[in-house]
This record gives sequence, structure tokens and C-alpha cells, in this order.
Amino acid sequence: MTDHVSGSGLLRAELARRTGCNLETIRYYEKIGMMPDPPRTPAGYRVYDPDHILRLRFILRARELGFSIEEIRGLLDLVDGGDQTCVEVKERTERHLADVRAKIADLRRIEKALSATAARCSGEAVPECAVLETLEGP
Amino acid sequence: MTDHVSGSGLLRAELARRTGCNLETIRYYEKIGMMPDPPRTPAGYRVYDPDHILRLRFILRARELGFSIEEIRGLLDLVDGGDQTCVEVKERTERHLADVRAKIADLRRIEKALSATAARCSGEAVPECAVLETLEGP
DNA sequence: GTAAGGTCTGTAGCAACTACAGGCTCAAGA
DNA sequence: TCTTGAGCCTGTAGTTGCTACAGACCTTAC
Repeated sequence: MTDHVSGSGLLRAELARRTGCNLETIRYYEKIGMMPDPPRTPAGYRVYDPDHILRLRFILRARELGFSIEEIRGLLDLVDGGDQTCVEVKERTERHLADVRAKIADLRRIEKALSATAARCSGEAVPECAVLETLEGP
Repeated sequence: MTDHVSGSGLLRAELARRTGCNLETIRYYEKIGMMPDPPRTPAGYRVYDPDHILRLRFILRARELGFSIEEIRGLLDLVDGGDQTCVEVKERTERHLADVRAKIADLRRIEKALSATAARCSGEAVPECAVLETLEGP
């Protein structure tokens, strides 16, 4: 079987390959409504298009950044539009923004501690405990 | 029962309260070796000190930032010392550093997309799909 | 001394995947 | 053509990382 189904569509394995996602996880995300039900071939095979790649990559990376499924659902709702008012979108966007900025701040602290550790390690001493104190900041 | 066990020690519930951690999760982290086995009272109650608070807060925040248990174990090994050589520590530190910097970069993209969304939303239009394209970067 | 509440252990349940079993589909080669 | 083999389907079971509960013990307050 080729991967070219009705022109530009991808089958599930090809979507998995292009996103680095586990094959079964795609089906799981469809089941819980994170990924839309894709069109099917007459035989029932799922057929994906480039938008699906974009969406799945976003979900995967957001997970790696520590967003829960529900948080990602919230971010995706911003994309999917729907019947939300502009005010609602704005409020939710700003909540997400605060969360994202807090994560960035914490990661910066970890970055600082790690690079200090690496620098000190260029000498001969094993570092003390800069890492643990990292997230104690203001 | 007070929370003052043998001077400055904390019982499990107090550690949970001060870190925001679920009570049972503390026991779980002990079981999988992320938290050290704490000393006990004669009756078998766990007694924690301020270092435990620090360590647990670090674990919790690292989880929120998307680090897996194994990755956090790696970060904590840097703290715990042990028989690792300086070169090993440095290599592992730099791998973590690369990972942290990639996360920061992605979060910055998300931040940008979200603040653009919020700004556009101050007008009247519902945003299109700036968010999804966020993690497509270079 | 007894009632209330905190701690203990072990075990069961949930969320988010991940893997497998058994069956159907399709393209290609003998 | 027909068969072989890789890929897809569904449903279900297993894994990881927690979270909640049950039943028993301990401690403080009345």
C-alpha cells in the first residue's frame, strides 16, 4: 500500500513518523477528542492532511513542556474558535500567558544553576547543591 | 499531636502543606527513591527537615516543567553527588542544559503567540490560528 | 479512659499513554 | 489469480505516575 491516499493524505503510520508520535497515541488523542476524527477511506483507513501534522506536533510539544491534557485542550480551543466571545478568549489567553511566563522564569533559574554547575565543573570540584536552591527564587 | 517532633522536624502532613504536594505523593516519591527515607519517631512517624521541603519543591516544579521522573532523578543525582566523576557530571549537566534551553525557546514562541492573540483580541476579531503555528519554528 | 484526629501499611483506582491480539485490506509478485 | 506480507482496524490489557481508600496504630484533649 502506498502512503498516497486520495492525493495528499497520509495514513496513520506516516503521521506518526512525521511527528515522532507513537502510533497508538494518535488513536488515543482521537478518542479523547484532542485530534479531530479524520476522514476515512472506503475501507475505514484514517486519512490525515498537513493540518493534522501541525496540530499533533503542537500537542506533543506542549506535553513535553508540562501542559496537562486539559490545558492543551484550552489552548486548542483558542484555535478551534467556536462560540466563545472575544472577552472569554482574552481572559483565557492571559491566564495561559501568566502560566507560560512562570515556566520560563523557572526554566531560566534552572538554566542558570546548570550552567554554573557546568562552569564550576570545568575545574576539578564536584558541585554542591546549586540546583536544589534553583527554584526557591522570589 | 503537634507538628513539632524532636525540635524542628515536620510530619508528613506539614510537609505536604508547605509544598502543596499531595499527602500520598510524598510516600510515593519515597517508595521510588526520589525522596530519601526520612528518620522516624519511635512510633514510626516520618520526620522531615527543611532540606526535604527544598527537595520536594524542586521535584514538583520540575514535573510541572515537563521533566520526567528519570530526568529529575538525573538532576538530583547532580546534587546527591556520589561516585560520579567531574567529567560525567559536566556532560550530563550540559545535556540537561540543552534540553532546558529548548524548552525555554518553545515557551517563548508560545508566549509570543499568546500575547499576539491577547492583543488582537482587544479589538473585536476572534484570532485565527497563531497558536498552532507557534511550535513550527526554525 | 475514651473520642478525635493524625499516621502507618497495603491495595485499589485513575490519567495518559503503550502494546498486543485477532481480523480485514491492499499492492505486488509467482 | 491467488497468495503473501505489510499496514490498517478494533478492543483490551499493561505501564507510569500519581491519588484515594481501608483498617489498624498512636497521641493529644477533654
